Amino acid sequence: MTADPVSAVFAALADPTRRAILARLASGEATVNELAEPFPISVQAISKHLGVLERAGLIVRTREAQWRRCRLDPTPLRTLAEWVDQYRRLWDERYDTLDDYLRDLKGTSHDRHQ
Amino acid sequence: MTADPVSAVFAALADPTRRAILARLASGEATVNELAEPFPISVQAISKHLGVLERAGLIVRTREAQWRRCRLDPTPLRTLAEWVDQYRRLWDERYDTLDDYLRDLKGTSHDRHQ
DNA sequence: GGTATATTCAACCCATCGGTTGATAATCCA
DNA sequence: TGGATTATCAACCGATGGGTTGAATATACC
Repeated sequence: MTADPVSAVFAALADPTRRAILARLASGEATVNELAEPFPISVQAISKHLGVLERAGLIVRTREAQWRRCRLDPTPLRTLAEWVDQYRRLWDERYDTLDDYLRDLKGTSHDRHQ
Repeated sequence: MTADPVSAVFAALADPTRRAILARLASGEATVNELAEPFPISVQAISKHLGVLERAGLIVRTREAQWRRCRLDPTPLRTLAEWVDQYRRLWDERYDTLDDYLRDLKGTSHDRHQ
């Protein structure tokens, strides 16, 4: 129960199995068994991973007969991209000063800061 | 000892204290005591956090008399931004198809801000 | 040399995490 | 109805994580 959402998203992404699940879901929905198939661990373990991803808001699960279909929700990834972008000026040589960076952010059409 | 570097970076960023330390370091170098000052936890705990950040490659520490000066290294954040960008097409309504996305990526290289 | 300061090391505590196995619930199908 | 399939729940286990306190190390200053 990591309180804040940002921490929950980072923690969810800190596991390679969960990142692989997300990568799989990026190309379309899937059931729990389909997601578990490539991995050498139990379906229950995958089910737990899906719980973590769901609590982080990275996936949504819809029930459909005896299947639970999983779909990727990219919203937290968008938030993450914005978080990382705070530091872009530090590695992007195009920005010599913080002012330049902020001015550019403001002018950009991407409206990362609704 | 999370083996792969990506997991180490995500895990390092999953803690709010460590993210606050990074935010502080974004505005300039600092010593361990300076970094510890705003937090209600012991200096030893901060020292541990710095170890995690250092192993993730997010900071570098240089010794200087009895002080260890910490500096932020944005390289892993750059890697992270690229990782998240894999999923950009999923939330960015500008891209209707994967083809559009790939064509755009190819055309602009990494400079989305030109 | 002796003391104060800055930082890390070491041992410990408790909660959480990733995994297991076994049981349970829900749904389809013959 | 009853069996097969899909998925979760529950209890457990060993490892890791974030915190503590206390001791050790390294350096500057008097």
